[in-house]
Amino acid sequence: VTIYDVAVAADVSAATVSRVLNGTDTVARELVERVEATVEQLGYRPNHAARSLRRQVAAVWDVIISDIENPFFTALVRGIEDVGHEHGFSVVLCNTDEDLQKERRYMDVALAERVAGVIISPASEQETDLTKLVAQGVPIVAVDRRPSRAQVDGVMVDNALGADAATSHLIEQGATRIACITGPQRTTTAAERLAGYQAALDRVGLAPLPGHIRYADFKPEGGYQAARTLLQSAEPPDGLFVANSQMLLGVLAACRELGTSIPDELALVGWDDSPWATLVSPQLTVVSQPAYDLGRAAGDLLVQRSAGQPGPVRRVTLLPTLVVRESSVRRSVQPSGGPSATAG
Amino acid sequence: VTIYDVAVAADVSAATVSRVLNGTDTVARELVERVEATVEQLGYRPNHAARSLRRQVAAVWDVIISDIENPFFTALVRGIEDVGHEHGFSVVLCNTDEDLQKERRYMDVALAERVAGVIISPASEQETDLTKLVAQGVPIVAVDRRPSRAQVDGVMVDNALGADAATSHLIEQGATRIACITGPQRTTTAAERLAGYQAALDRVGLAPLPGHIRYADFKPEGGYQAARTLLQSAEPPDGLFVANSQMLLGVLAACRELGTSIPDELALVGWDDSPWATLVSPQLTVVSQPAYDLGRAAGDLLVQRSAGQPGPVRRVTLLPTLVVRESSVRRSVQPSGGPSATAG
DNA sequence: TTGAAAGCGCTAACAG
DNA sequence: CTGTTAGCGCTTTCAA
Repeated sequence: VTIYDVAVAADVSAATVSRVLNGTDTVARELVERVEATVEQLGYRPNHAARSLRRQVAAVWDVIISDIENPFFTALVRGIEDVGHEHGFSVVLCNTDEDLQKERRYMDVALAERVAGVIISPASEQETDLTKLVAQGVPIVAVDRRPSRAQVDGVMVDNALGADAATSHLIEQGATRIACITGPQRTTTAAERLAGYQAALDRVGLAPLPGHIRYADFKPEGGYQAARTLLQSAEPPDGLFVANSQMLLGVLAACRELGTSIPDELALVGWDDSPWATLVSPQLTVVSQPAYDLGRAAGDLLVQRSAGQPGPVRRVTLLPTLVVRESSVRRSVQPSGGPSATAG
Repeated sequence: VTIYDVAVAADVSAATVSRVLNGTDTVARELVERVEATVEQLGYRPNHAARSLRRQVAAVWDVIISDIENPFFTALVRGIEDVGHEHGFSVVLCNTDEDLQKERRYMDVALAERVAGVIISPASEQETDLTKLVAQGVPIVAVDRRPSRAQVDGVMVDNALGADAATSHLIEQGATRIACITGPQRTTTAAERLAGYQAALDRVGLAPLPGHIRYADFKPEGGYQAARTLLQSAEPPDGLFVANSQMLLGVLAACRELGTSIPDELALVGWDDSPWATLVSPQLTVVSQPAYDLGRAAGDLLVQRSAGQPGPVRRVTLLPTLVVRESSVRRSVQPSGGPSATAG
């Protein structure tokens, strides 16, 4: 059933049906009603392929993220989806696994599909190249991570602030040898969280010990390896800030294996809250990000750009929150130097 | 840059370019090379909208699931995506939140988009109506849950087997008042897991106490409420099988609140393994599902149907595994297997 | 305000 | 084996 079937049945032209459907132009009230009734009656659904071909743009947003298994990103995507659906866009999820080549391929697909917009969390600040997309006039919003090679709208969290709060909190708890496990250097989130950590140490005249800053891969295995190395070094930390929730999984596994007692032997602050953060013992202190709202904000920006709204590049920043629980709070004021019993 | 630009530059017809691009028909080796070189040089990308319009079908699969926040489904989707991408399909994720109306809307969209196939985990065995899709000849694969109103290909897990293994294990551990928290009655997974639980009890002449079977909503809050009710009843269970990982989160929260000691006071088996299952204390005994492989299997079926392969309705069944850890093992009783044993 | 007609980019039927 | 041609369903000039 095509637009012509509707036109014939309603005794108008296809052009008129199109106008009614799109709310463009003015159509006599009577015809509007007739067309709408006919559409309803015939169960007519516009053919999106034909529409996209004619309009030269598909009612689709591509969302390019690096890790679909990270609950932060799924919450983010839900925020984007909710806004997108409210405005008639389909949302296509593209998962890159932090792989620059996959990311490039998805950007090519976005180009071929003539999508109405792209929301991307770049796999790399320097290497992710948005210029082709920009050149084609595709509206783009960066989310979570900043790209450096193109000026585009963005929605970010104040990572430095969150990391600073986390680290300051560890300092207040009496930790003096505070380590940091951050993500790949090529991402802005890893860099900014590291910077916040360093700023907090600087402020009180502390400095990281050699080897106490570790760059891992934002994945559990990376966190696991980094934690093992740290804990088995000559000068193990008594405080640890882990800048990503996936890596935190690995860190906790390592602590369990090595019998490191938290928080007495190692005060711990993670990143991103999880439903199970209160189910482990000790309950986890984390920096919580407003993931869903981040997604909604990105969607809002993209809606405006898709509608052709011009104007300078905009950047929205949301604030993270430190949620203090047990993993960072010393039960006694004295830092424990002695050996510990098995982890509990 | 269109197919005609390529044709002109390569000094052939657009039809020949199309043939080379699609690998259909035979084209002289020389022309193939010339066309491919030109495509490369011009950076030509086929317009998918035009292709979809012409072919009357988009190279897209819709995946309709009920809970994107459940890691089981994200793993499942990754399996589907991997297969889909290998065969040139985009995968669009549609999240219904167990809402039949949303589900119906997504099915309408799938129809309007003329997608090449749909993979669905029906929100309801009875009410989810696939007949419109079937009537239009859209290839469909049901995954995880069975629909009753249409005969379509499907990939499922043997839920009864997994639930039976879980329950039998609880019985072996000496539990005699074993309760079950399952999902909405309208889903086949909830029904089958309940049936497996009952079969295991029957076999040894046990029966659930009144109120010891609870239907919740596959969400944390539902698990929380159900667990509170059970634990505060006159005859609290000494064993509990929770048929979904989201609900397990709520159950664990309730146990923590009420000070229920696991496994001594309550032996516990959950459903679906998680990265944090070994990080909580006690470590969780669960029935583990091959989520990623389930997705791949569904993708494989859909590839064949998309290619027009006829034949009878097929159903693939994969087996779950009981992973025995601490939450179910009475400290006074020896576990019957190793740290992990296969169900059945 | 409405209709007629052209054309978006591609593929497939049909000639040659 | 290759080219010509028509048309997928829709929107949008341009005329009336």
